Amino acid sequence: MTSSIVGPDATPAPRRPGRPRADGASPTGRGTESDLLSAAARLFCTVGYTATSTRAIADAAGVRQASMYHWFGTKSAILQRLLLDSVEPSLESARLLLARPEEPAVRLWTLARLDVELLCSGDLNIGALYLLPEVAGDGFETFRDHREQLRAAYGDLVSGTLGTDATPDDGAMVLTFVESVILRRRDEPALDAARAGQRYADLALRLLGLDDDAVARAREAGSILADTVHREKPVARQN
Amino acid sequence: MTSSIVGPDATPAPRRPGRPRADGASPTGRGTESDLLSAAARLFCTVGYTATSTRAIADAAGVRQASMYHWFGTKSAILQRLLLDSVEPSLESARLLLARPEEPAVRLWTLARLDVELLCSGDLNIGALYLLPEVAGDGFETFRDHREQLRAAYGDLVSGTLGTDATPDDGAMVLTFVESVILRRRDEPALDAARAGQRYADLALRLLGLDDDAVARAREAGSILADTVHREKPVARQN
DNA sequence: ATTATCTATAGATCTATAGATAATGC
DNA sequence: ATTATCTATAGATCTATAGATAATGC
Repeated sequence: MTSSIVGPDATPAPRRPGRPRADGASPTGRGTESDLLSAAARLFCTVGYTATSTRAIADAAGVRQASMYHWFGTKSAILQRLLLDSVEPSLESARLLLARPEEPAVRLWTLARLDVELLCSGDLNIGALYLLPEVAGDGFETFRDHREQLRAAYGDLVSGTLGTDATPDDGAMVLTFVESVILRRRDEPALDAARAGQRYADLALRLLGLDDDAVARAREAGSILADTVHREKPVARQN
Repeated sequence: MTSSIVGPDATPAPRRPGRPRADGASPTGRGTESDLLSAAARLFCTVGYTATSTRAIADAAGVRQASMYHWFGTKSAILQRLLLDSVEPSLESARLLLARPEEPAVRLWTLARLDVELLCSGDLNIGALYLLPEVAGDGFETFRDHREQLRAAYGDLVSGTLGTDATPDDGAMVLTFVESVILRRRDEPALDAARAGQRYADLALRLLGLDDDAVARAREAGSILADTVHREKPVARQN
């Protein structure tokens, strides 16, 4: 059993019961905290943060408005949690890949593919949370810091790939390109995750000026590496 | 004089005076409607639409909250106006370019360059308005329709460039890439417009698989074409 | 006893409207 | 008379807190 290593949130501790919900128990059976996170994620992604009231979140989660505050101290705390849960898997992939011995181009291809797959997976365009203007404000410093670490990882791999030809902001350029799949998915909700992952990873290297042969070689080795990374990581939770 | 052709908004008709502002006349001298649009644009781009109150807009414009309603029927009407004013120049470039005789690759390069320059010009990241979740909702159908026309123009030029190799959503892919400069500019506010325009136009063609020679040729002819288009268009207003 | 929920509400907004007022134009 | 502003406010929110209540655990 590895669950004790993963942290207190990984296994939703068996909760003691309390007063029953007025509208009946959670249909999902995953508990109220999870119901609130799911409801908030869907609403924040579609109508936005400020435009989503705590009442709307609670209604969608099947509890009364005030019950939300048993689980989260503020509305902001919910978005903070969603943002961190969302960026964490990318950051973990990046850390694993930075420590690997493969060529930088191969690892960069792999990181781009894994990130795009994550951004395209699930029924929600969860990356849309990154685009909310409120995230630039107070309370989201930790998320912004983690995303900066992700940018730095892209920068390292780009530098390794291009050597002295790399400009200081090529890393940010590639990360922005990867994240542009969020915009793409907004217009095209049925985007296929695996397909998009391959395609964007290819295009990311092409953007950096690698020729088609070099891209093909990175794709070949990267496809294997992606599977390796998948196996080394604990499975991500779904909100 | 061409101003009568351009429409009622182009020359801000000399307005009759009314009761003076409590906090003194507009320091900009461009009139209250313009002051409101500028203030709203800045706030919507930074803190978001719902998070910006009508009071905040009015305060920033130097008038009382209720005075806003003399110029705009609703808060939504302000964002509608900003969105249309922002997409119109791109759409006009697209229409001009679709009617030109140059090679599709050259015209596509030019359209991408002009759009990126527009998105990078001015002191505001005005494209951030496109990313607001509220824009997907009611009241912004006209803007979404115009943006769809822009996407179709990209689609036409991409089809012309790639011929039968083009897939149906390559146009959307290129437009998304162009618009990703909005995300880039968010992290890097000092982005140089002319530089970014050239760079993104080059990269857009590279994304489509054109080799470096073909890109260089498109850039050469496109740079001239961009100047031609600039001369054929009336100068855009600044909010 | 502990927990998770509930009801009720305070206090602070927020959007939009009604109607008064202070300028200039005619 | 016309216009652009102002003051005042209605009515609808919205977030968060206080404190009651309905379950199970011990």
